[in-house]
Amino acid sequence: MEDLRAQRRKKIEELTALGLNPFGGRFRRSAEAAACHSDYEEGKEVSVAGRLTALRGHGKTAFADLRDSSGKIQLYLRRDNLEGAELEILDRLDLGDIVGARGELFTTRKGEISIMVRGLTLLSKALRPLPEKWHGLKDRETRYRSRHLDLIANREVADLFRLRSRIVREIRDFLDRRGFLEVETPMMQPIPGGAAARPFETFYGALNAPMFLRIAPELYLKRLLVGGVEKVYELNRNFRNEGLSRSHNPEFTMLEIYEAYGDCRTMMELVENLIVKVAGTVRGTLSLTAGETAIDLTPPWRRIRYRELVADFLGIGDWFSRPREEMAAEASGRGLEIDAGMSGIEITHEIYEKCVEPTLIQPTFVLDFPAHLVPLARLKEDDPAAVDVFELVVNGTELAPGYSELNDPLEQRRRFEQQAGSRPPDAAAGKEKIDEDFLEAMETGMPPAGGTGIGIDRLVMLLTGAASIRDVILFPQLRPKENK
RNA sequence: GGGGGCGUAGCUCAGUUGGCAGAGCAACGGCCUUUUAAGCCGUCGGUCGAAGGUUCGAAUCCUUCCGCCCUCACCA
Repeated sequence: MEDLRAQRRKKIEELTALGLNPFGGRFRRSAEAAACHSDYEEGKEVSVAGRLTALRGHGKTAFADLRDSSGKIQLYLRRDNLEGAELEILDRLDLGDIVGARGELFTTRKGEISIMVRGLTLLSKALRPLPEKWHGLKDRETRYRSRHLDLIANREVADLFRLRSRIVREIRDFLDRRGFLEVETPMMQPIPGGAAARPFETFYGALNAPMFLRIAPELYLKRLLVGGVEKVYELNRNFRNEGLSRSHNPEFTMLEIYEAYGDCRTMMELVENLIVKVAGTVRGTLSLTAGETAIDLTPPWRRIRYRELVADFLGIGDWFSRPREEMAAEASGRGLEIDAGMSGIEITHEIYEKCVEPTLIQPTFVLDFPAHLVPLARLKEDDPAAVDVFELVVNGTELAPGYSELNDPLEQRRRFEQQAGSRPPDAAAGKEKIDEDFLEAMETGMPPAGGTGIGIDRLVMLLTGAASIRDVILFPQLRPKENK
């Protein structure tokens, strides 16, 4: 490795000694690689720039593959077409170097569109070698830690992140067209709220105050509802101080949407329309695959109440009126661990999460959750034991929850107090505090509203078929390495 | 944090029962004026993740540690 770098450093010194700059500046391109193919004209003069990814020498000539963001174009380098400085460069070219080339288009004997190079500039000399050209870069750790190499070596990675960008753009377009306002609210919060996750803690020196990276933008967005911003969304990062997994990264991208005078059902329609629109636009189809599984996003999606879903799954019609002991026995029989302190509802929910949810492959809205499970949502008027929320499940995992938001400040305060009382003792200062600023805003009057949140990384996984969240995040979190 | 798997050259990978660390690509030198993973001849390149132990002898067996992957737990 050090030898390879030393060799290339020597080439840099030699070029510099010849008065050539191995790290060139601005280069005027007249065409991208893809256009050389699509707008081919025999003899047309073009200038291209990009990275050398292959070099095939043939004595006094050489073929090189030059890659830019649009694709690949072959260069044909003949010594008798070049002179002086260019020959010095040619003699010291390495794979991975970034060069500019000028010449005319032609087609080789074997039928490949190429550039007969008459001008060659070195734009950036690579000191380190590229991953192997045929097998590419497979080692997952290197791919995640050195994403630049992954992007160079594995074409489909660049394609996936382009697709991610399009998905995000289509989401914004969809919401903007419907009159939603995109906003940015604090990432650094004195009291982390809006979710029940462990936050990252930090400290703001100038204010001499502890701060937290946000776990959700929810409370700030609701303050905007109070302020008269009736249709609002934020599409940005959340941070949660939790474990890593195939579907969890500590910083992840969340879309939260609120619509005044709407409710849970308004949001359900919005989410369905949004995902259908985005999938149709960026994938051109509503038929997706996740591994071996086929997923059909054609609307309308199934809607089923939580109680029905669980009872049907278990084949026990009056499940919810069975005694706790019987529920516990059923759960144990399914291999679940049941604590003595768990209520019937909690036991049921364990069954729901572990046994029922994984079977929901096609998009399904689960409605009317038991009130105990979702303390911050609004109760159903006709059924105070249930709460007016939905959860969208696709491919066995939660993709988006939705709520009829609570807008009663007194009830909100009671629930905060209840929640604060149940916090574990290790909660840092600030975490257990009640967000008085938020309550004050609510007391000014918050319109009834529907709210929803979509995990963008998981949506991208769904739409791209990626198996791990690390494959849809450019720089996923890994344990820092001591030295390299 | 628990369980399982993996870690060998810059990259992709072999390595038998514990017996001289290998191949292809990349790199370096040579030949070659239309190649396509160009070809041919030659050369260089290793803390076998780290440390310790067993052994005449360890990439290989044992222990501990580090990193990654899978999985469970945690997780609005």
